[in-house]
Amino acid sequence: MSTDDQTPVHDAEPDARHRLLAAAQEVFADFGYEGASVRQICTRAGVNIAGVNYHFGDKERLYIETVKQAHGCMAKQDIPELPPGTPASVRLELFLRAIVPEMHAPASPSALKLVMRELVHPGKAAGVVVEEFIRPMAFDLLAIVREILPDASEEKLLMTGFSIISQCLYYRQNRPVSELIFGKERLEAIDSDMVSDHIVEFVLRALNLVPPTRTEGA
Amino acid sequence: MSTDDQTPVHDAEPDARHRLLAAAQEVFADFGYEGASVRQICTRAGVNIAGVNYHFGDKERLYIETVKQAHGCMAKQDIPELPPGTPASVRLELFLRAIVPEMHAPASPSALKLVMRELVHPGKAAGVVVEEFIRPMAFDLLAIVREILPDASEEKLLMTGFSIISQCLYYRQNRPVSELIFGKERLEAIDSDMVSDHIVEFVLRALNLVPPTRTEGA
DNA sequence: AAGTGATTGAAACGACCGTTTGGAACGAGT
DNA sequence: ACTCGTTCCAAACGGTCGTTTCAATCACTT
Repeated sequence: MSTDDQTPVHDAEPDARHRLLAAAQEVFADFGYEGASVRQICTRAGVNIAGVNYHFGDKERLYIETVKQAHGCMAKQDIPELPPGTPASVRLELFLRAIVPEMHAPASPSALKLVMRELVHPGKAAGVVVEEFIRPMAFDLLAIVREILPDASEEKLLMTGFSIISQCLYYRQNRPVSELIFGKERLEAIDSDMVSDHIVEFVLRALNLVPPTRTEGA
Repeated sequence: MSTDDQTPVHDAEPDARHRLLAAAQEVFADFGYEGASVRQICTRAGVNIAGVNYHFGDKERLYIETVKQAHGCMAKQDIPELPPGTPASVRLELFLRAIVPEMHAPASPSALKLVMRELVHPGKAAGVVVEEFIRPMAFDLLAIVREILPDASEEKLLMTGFSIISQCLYYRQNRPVSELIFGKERLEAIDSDMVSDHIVEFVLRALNLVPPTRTEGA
């Protein structure tokens, strides 16, 4: 831990600890905590079984560290700074255009898959992820909505936020069943930009905000 | 994690097979296929371990039968028949007012939980559920949307359907994380009717259909 | 009462699970 | 040379898993 600086790393053979985390991220994302076995993770990482005990203690702490690393590497992309007078509708659009592509075509699919799994069925690692990653984003969105609907009740604000964020989450959480219903090729015809444009338009219209003169027919 | 509460199903005393299905529905819904053990299911059902082999063959076929029964008992509630000339906006509102309460306060929570689990991470039983239950509902919704947006492209129709159904699914799929973010009591202040009203208004406005309720400009 | 097929019971099976052990290999400091 | 701390490995540990066995029991016909 003390001399972790600037030592040239061999790209082909990273630290066994990092290989374990990378393998665990994929296996936990694909099979869940119960469905994944430490032998499977160690085999994929090319590490002996005892390595998980040595580096992490046990399976549960390996899982927690894996989720933390996944959510940490995902929180990198953020919404750019905005001048203080920016209207709420613009901030909402930028919020959506930052979130939707990350949901539709994430930089690290297994990381997002793992974090989503943990959030839908919260376990020991959910608290940290919510505290550091989800809750700030949720209150950012609520602040924007509150500015758009200044007279709305607390419940109305929450439901409006849910209506907005749910459309973004859908493409991550329900892609498998969507492919089962409509087929893979019809889903792949929908790319990230189309989804962003659609959700921005859908949400801004629902909030009685004029979309940025992009409507073709009317 | 000691979750070995061995409370038998205190209904009357139905068939051992039905007790197994009922217990399996709860256990599979709570812990997933991998996390559930046949011993846990048999203990809760008050049935000997060998019963699952005798009545179903193995764990996997018990799981499939459980999912089938869960989705079958859920498909009961349906959208009422409508006269052929009913406008699409009315059919959309009725669709939403049928779906949303079942998501928000389902008749059998464990059945819905189990089916949702299987749909988010499709396994051997997902195909049947999609074929018999989800796909017809999806095409019903798409038909309504196509009538509202007759000139929209195939992709636009799909995305619009996703925007609508995602708001309904949110309250089932993301309730745990919502409670982690905002607290249980703030979520419980939102009842099923409020959610239905909100989603109907949000969706109809997004589709440029005037909602039947007045806006809060009072 | 005897027989018969369906159902249940207690116990055990082999396989895999997460975890642990004791020591081998390696490098750095004295 | 030696020690010492770190990292890795092969093997095995106890436990739980899903599954199976086989005898006991029940319901019902003859």
